[in-house]
Amino acid sequence: MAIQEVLERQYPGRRAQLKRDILSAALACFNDKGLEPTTIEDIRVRCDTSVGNIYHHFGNKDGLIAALYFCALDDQARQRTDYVKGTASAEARVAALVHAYLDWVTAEPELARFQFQARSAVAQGPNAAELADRNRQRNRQVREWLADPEQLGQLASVPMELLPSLIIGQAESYCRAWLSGRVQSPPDRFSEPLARAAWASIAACR
Amino acid sequence: MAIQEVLERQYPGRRAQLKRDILSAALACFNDKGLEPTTIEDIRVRCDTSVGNIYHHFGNKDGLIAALYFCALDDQARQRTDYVKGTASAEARVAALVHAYLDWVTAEPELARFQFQARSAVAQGPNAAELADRNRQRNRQVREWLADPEQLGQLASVPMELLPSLIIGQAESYCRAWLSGRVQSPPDRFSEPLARAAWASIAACR
Amino acid sequence: MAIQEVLERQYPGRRAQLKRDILSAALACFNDKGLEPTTIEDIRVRCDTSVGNIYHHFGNKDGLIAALYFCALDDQARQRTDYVKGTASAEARVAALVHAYLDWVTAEPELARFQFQARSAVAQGPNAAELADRNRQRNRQVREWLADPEQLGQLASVPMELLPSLIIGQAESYCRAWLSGRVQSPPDRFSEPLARAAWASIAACR
Amino acid sequence: MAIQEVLERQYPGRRAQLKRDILSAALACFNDKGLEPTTIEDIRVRCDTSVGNIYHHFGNKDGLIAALYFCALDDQARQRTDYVKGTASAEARVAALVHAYLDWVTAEPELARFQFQARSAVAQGPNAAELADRNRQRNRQVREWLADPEQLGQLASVPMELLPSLIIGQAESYCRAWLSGRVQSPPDRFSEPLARAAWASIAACR
DNA sequence: GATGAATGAGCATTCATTCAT
DNA sequence: CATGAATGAATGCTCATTCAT
Repeated sequence: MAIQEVLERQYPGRRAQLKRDILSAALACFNDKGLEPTTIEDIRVRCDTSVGNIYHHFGNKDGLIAALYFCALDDQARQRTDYVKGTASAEARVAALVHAYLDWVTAEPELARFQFQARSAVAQGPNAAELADRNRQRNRQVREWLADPEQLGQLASVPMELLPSLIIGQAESYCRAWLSGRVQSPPDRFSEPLARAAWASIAACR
Repeated sequence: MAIQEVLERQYPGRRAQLKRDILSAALACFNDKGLEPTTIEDIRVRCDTSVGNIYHHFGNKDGLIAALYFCALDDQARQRTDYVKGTASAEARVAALVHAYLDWVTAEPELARFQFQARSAVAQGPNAAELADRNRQRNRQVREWLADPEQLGQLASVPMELLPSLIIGQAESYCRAWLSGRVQSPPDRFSEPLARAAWASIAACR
Repeated sequence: MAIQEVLERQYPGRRAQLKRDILSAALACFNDKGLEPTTIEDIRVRCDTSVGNIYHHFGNKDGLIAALYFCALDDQARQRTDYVKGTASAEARVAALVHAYLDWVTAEPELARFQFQARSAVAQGPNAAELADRNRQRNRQVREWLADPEQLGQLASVPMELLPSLIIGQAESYCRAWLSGRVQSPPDRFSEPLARAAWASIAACR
Repeated sequence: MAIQEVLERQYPGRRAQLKRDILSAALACFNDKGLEPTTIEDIRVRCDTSVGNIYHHFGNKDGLIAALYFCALDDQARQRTDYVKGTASAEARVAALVHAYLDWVTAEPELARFQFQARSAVAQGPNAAELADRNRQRNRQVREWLADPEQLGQLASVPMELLPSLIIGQAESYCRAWLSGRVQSPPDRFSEPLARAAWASIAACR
């Protein structure tokens, strides 16, 4: 499974095998039953270890959720950076952002589904501060990417608050629909039209 | 408060006052603490009645959540229908859908916030069937509205699966950001650009 | 049992029967196994009710301990006040304090044993403030009783800090020994010599 | 700190440094949080060793508590014996007992505080037998010291059960008050009056 | 000897729901 | 109809102790 690879990137080495097993089991449970309804016992059964061990490695349930969430965030960021590299224009970068997003969700549907349902839990839980921090960093990074002097005119006319929603809103909406089974076609099938739509939306704002 | 009016439309009359009080208290609690963390006792304290009374009127916690959720759904549908009335072209209808959505969320932030967090709970709970039913009806309705023979060409080239996301994705994305405090400007402030972006997105798909 | 009477004085009426039953069972358990080792389940079994009911009536384990502790404190205070009434001299009052203490411990060994082991727990737990309050009141009361103008000379020469220990120290020491089985004779058997010793100690301090 | 010296007397040599560190850390934890609430992990953090090491040296938590308790007992006995040496009369010996007690508690408040709270735990735990044994020895010793033929008359009239409380009760009471912060003056400040009170109490018993 | 990952029984507490009054 | 005492299964979490490395 693709999750295994993500986890191995994040927690490499033989000694972290158990950590990866626990996270993998937790992800499956959270997606099956939801965050709150999943019990530590559910996870324990699925990865065949002891309750104490789970707590030994992740502190508590919130810690487990946060570890998984940041894991997804990191992997998504890695791929986004890859896609943006080598783009020259603002238009190409907007397209890269859309493509990166759609490809990642298509490749990691489990993590993506988890991310959607865990966002608010992490944002309110004890790891809220770290999440806010990472979000700030990501936003700064994205803003830098789009600050292209040549095409600044195009983007400058769009209100800063609105820009992220214009770029990623439709892609995210479709991904939600796909993950909840309301549509069948995998997100990356619509990469082209969604990237074009994003750029057209920006243009329409002028 | 705006919620009071929505509740009075849904549960009119003096005799339903207690019902409205309970729903109002429940909404506040759910938004404050989240769905699962809110206890019946929390709600009871907030509307100063007895546990038994809440169960008498709504059966159980899921019933309470469903009542509130369908209440939001109905009110949103009512406004959407109002906005679409009198529109002649597909473009005008797309704009009406976007405006209706943004205006409703701006007017009922509490209900909107609840709706976002309760969707998956209702979709999995004992009222899943009714929810699916209502969603089907809404989708059929929207499809009828957009089936304008004259402009069919424009829309026909857009994959059916993608259309809803193209129309409402960006608006929804911005509303989520507003409800979680990530942006300040109320959604209806961007009604114009978001409606234009939706139509431009459709055009870009051809 | 004597405890029943104490509890009926503190929680009178038929409707409080369950409350009394729970407290009575808790007292027995705490004395049998110690404070920490006693589980709510132990208590539940002993009074044949449900866990939830215990929490319904006392909030939590600390609440149960505090209720029992303050019950003992109140009963002891009541008897002390009775004994002091009608005494005319400081000497008679010192004797009354000693007699009251010894008679109470002899009559309520269970409560007394509990009191010794629960004191520090209550003093550190969430009811510390109320305990401090009650202790202040008791100290003020005792100081007033002993502020006899005629015999002030005798007591005035004793440092305030030392006085309580001089009066009650030996009696308390013997009661501890009795409650832990190190001696056999009931405390009230030594009321006379202990009262005389207390007064002699004060005299020896001049 | 004074505890270090006591521990070096009890566990001398360089090789026992770790043992002393563990005991020192344990004492601090037990006094900070109480016996039961203190975890092996708390102690481990404070002396920066491993869990396994603590178990290697003391067997288990009870062993740790017992080691600390007997350490206090031994040190107290040593000082008591010192003080009694060279006394000729029963009165002088009673005074020596009182002085020894007050001086030791004043010098070792940490150990004394621990001793008060650990007594019942040790008396009920797996080291109960050894504790009973040591208590018996101490009592026999004290009885021998006080069996002064010349002044036997004075003491003989006091019931054997009552004697220890008469001698040490007030001192102990004051020490408890000091250790729990209810009074400020260090116990040894009242050595003279408390020794006189003890002897006067005995005299008052005739 | 030293380490700390692993174990798992056990506990306080919560909370949706019922039902006698 | 309304009330709130009573129920008890279920859960997150702790912690003394063991043992492979």
